Parts: sequence; C-alpha cells; structure tokens
Amino acid sequence: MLKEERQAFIMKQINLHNKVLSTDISAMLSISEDTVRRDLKEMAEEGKVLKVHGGAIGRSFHYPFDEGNSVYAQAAKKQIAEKTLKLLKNDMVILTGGGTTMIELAKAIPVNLRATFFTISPLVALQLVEHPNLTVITIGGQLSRSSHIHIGASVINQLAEIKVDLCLLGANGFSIQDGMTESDWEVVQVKRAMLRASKKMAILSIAEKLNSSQRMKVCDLNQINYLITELEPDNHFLGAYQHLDLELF
Amino acid sequence: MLKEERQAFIMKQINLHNKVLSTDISAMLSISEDTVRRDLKEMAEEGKVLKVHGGAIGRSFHYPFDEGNSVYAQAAKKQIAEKTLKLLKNDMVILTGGGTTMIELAKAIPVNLRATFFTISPLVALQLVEHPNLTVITIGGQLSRSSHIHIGASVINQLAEIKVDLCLLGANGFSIQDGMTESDWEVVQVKRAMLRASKKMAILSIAEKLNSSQRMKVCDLNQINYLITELEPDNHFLGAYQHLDLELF
DNA sequence: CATTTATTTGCGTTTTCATGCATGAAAGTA
DNA sequence: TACTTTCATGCATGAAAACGCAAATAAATG
Repeated sequence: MLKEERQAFIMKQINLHNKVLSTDISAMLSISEDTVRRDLKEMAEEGKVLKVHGGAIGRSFHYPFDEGNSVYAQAAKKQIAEKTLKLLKNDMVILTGGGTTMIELAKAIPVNLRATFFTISPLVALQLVEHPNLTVITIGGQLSRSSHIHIGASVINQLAEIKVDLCLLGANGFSIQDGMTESDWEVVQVKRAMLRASKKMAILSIAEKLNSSQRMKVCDLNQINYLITELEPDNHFLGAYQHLDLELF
Repeated sequence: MLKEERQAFIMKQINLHNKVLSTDISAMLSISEDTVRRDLKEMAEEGKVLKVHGGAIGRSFHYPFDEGNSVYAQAAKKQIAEKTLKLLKNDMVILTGGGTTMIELAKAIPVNLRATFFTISPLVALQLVEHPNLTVITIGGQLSRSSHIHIGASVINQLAEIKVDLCLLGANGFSIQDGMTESDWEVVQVKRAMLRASKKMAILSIAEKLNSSQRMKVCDLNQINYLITELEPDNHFLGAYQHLDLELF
C-alpha cells in the first residue's frame, strides 16, 4: 500500500469522524502504529491535521467569522493584549468577557501557558481552545445578538458559583467621574456578577474609550485592580488615573 | 513494445485504479522496473501522473480534504440542511449538537423562522444568532478541543433541566447493528443527555457515515425519529433503514 | 547498403526511502 | 504516587530510486 493511499485514508477518516486513533488506523490497515504515527507526524507538519496524544484531530474547524479581520484599532488592541500577558501566570483561573480586544488577547497567549479560562464569549472560547494547555469553560446562556456574549439569569447563576483569580474585561464606558459604565442593562448585570466572582479585576481598553460614559454604571473605579491601555503608564493622557488605587499597564 | 504503448497501458491502469505500482507494471509487461520508472518519470514531467515512492497515482488524486480548509462533502451537507428545514416550525424549541453539518443548517435557516435554539456548540450558536427571529441559548461547559462542543457534568446538568421539541444531532458512527455510536466518552454522555431532553430526535448524516461504527454506543436506532441524509429516501443505499421505525428524509 | 548517431533498454552499484522493532522518555490515568 | 499507554529515537532490513554504463535498437545520413 502506497504511503499516499494511507494518508488519504487517514484524511478521510478524520473528515468523517473528526479524529482518529493511531491504534484504530493501525488495526484497520494492518500496519504498525509507528507507521501511522509517522504518517500523522508528516501530515501534521503539512498542516493537514492536528496531532494529539493517541492520534490526530481535524483542522477543518475554522470559523468563517474573523477571517476578514478589519478590527477597529487592531494595532492598539494587540499592544494591550501583549501587556496583559504579564498578568497571566501558570495555573491561574481566569474569567474573561468578550469583545475584539479579548479576542486579540486570546490569540496572543503563549502556547506554554497552563491555565483555566472561564468566558462568556463563544468567540473567545473558540480562540482560547486552540491553545493546547488551556482548559476552556464557556459560561453559557442566551447569546446576545449585539455583543455576542452570553447574558441572562443563567449566566448570573453560574457566575455565582465560581471564584476566579483574575477577571479580564473590556470596557464600554470608563471615566473618573462615573467609573465603569455600560449601555446595556443585561450586560451590566453580567459584568457585576463577573466582578463578584473574581478576586482581581483588570480592564482592557483602548485609550480612546477612557473618559467616556454610558448610561448605566457597572462599578466604581476602586473595584478595578488593573487598567491596561495601549499607552505607557506615565502618558499624560492617563494623568487622572495615575493616582488612583489601580495599577496602570 | 513501443514506449507509447507502454505509457498508454500505464495510463489505463491509473485511470482504472487511480494508482500503479512499478513492480506490477514491470511484471505485467515483462519489462524492467527501470523502464517503468523512466516512463513514470516522463509522464510525471508531462503532468499526467503523480509519481510517488513505489509507483504513481493519478493526477485526479487529491487528498479527500479539499483544498485548504473548506468543508468535506459540503454540497451534501447543504442538501441535508435544506431537507432538515422541513422539520422546523415556528415557535419550536430546538436543541442542536455541533459539527459542520449543523453549521450548514444554521446558515440555511430562513430569516422568518421564529424559534428558540439551545445548542452545545459555540460555532452553531454564533451562526444562529445572525438570524433576527431566533432566540439562541448556549449550553455552556468545558469546550472540547477535538469536537468544539461543550462537554462535561455541567452540560449534563443543564440538559436535565430542559425539554425541547426536537433535537438535531450529527452522527459520528451510525449503523443498523450498533445504532448511533461515538468515539469519545464525554460526547456520548452529552448526546445521551440531549436525547433525554428531547421529545423527538433527528440525525443529520452524510450517507458515507452510515454503516460505520465507533467504540461507544449512544443509543439504539429506535430512539431516532428522523434520519436525514443527502440521498433520496428511496435510495437503495438506505434500504436497510427503510423498514425501521424512523422517518427518512 | 553501410555507417554513424541518437535513443532506448537492462543491469549492477550505490543511495535513499519505508517500515517494523526495541528501548527509554513522556504523558496520561488510576 | 504507581501504573499504563503513547511517543520519540536509533537501528536493522528490505524495497525502491538514482546513476552510470554498456548493449541493443531505432533513426538518420552519405
């Protein structure tokens, strides 16, 4: 049997069942597991499959979404993501919200980080799960059409049952006078619940959003531990925040 | 024997079997393997065949994973999606699994359908929420790296609390003998819970997956109400399923 | 026709490739 | 932690490919 035939067979199995076990292929084709492993290794190097312990899984899962990635202020968001990495340590349990900044963060996480992520955003969850050493848990609930995060009572209930080391949130409105604010009542509720579920709170926001306010208040600034923007902490634009009880990044 | 004859013979063999072995041709035509190799090399340079170690394979031989990251058997899956629409009525409460077939279904849903969807797949959820008249509720939990669906105890618990009109599932293994089967224990548990949570059960599967079995059993065929494939219900390939207590689409 | 020239073919040798097995390391599991 | 499964690695073996060379065949030329 030709090597190409074998690999085609494996590919077909993966297309059909999403994953294959080396032992199964070995048995089905009556070849040694070594050969299967070598095939999988080769195919993995060509990017055709994703090798995992015991076999391989398909790589065809790729969301048709952010492909046309024209994210607003993406450069700044990438910078924020990079800075945020400093807060993440091995074995942490982390809770995240949604938004494009969080997506950038999820992409930027180093492969060797070993941590548990709770998230209310399916997109962030899908991005995070690409990392081999992360445990990703989605807090489910009604999916908001506008913000693409889970909202509603069930989310609140689930959040009441966890306590995480660090919560990472994007901000909608953020100002000295009004603290963190939001325009959507449901989102306010969810964010408050996330706040309660976390020991520390970090806000990721492009500087542009600072000093803007929305209608509804999520919390005061003193409940925020870290504020991460694309600016240097000593930037004059951040002057008003430099003397508060929060750490600037 | 002329070179053209030989090469024509080889082409014929390749068209017939999609591949040839140098040793076989050598034996069949009583010529040395070197000659065969030289022929294959020549033909490969002309782009007629694809030379590989041990012989050659036809030019038409692509890997079953169609170029890039497009979906395997997408046409068939779109057909399945179209047929499935007949089962969906206004104000239904529907529970769905994951997989590329389900994604196609989510895309195919008409904008005027007014229904509530529960799903364990973040990808399906994101696709569904694009429709203005759907309420989308994600059943959250640990996100499986291999199948991109939520698994684990929390999913089971949440499923225990709902009762939906119709459950739509893709199948991993499906056969008369073994019923619906899966390769992942966690997924089995989730699918069983989905079964319990639903009044009716529909399986969406490309015909290619029928008559294949995986290690672990999800349920018997008599628990399935609808089986939807890309084939016509009276297709002879579905013969074995036509007399069962399930409706074919 | 004879001779030269070019092409094709087969054979032996050397390299490269494919595969299975054995071993110890690594990862997962109880 | 101890136990099992899976991985990676090197090695041995056999198969196939590449290469050069010479014989055989075909084509071309005078």
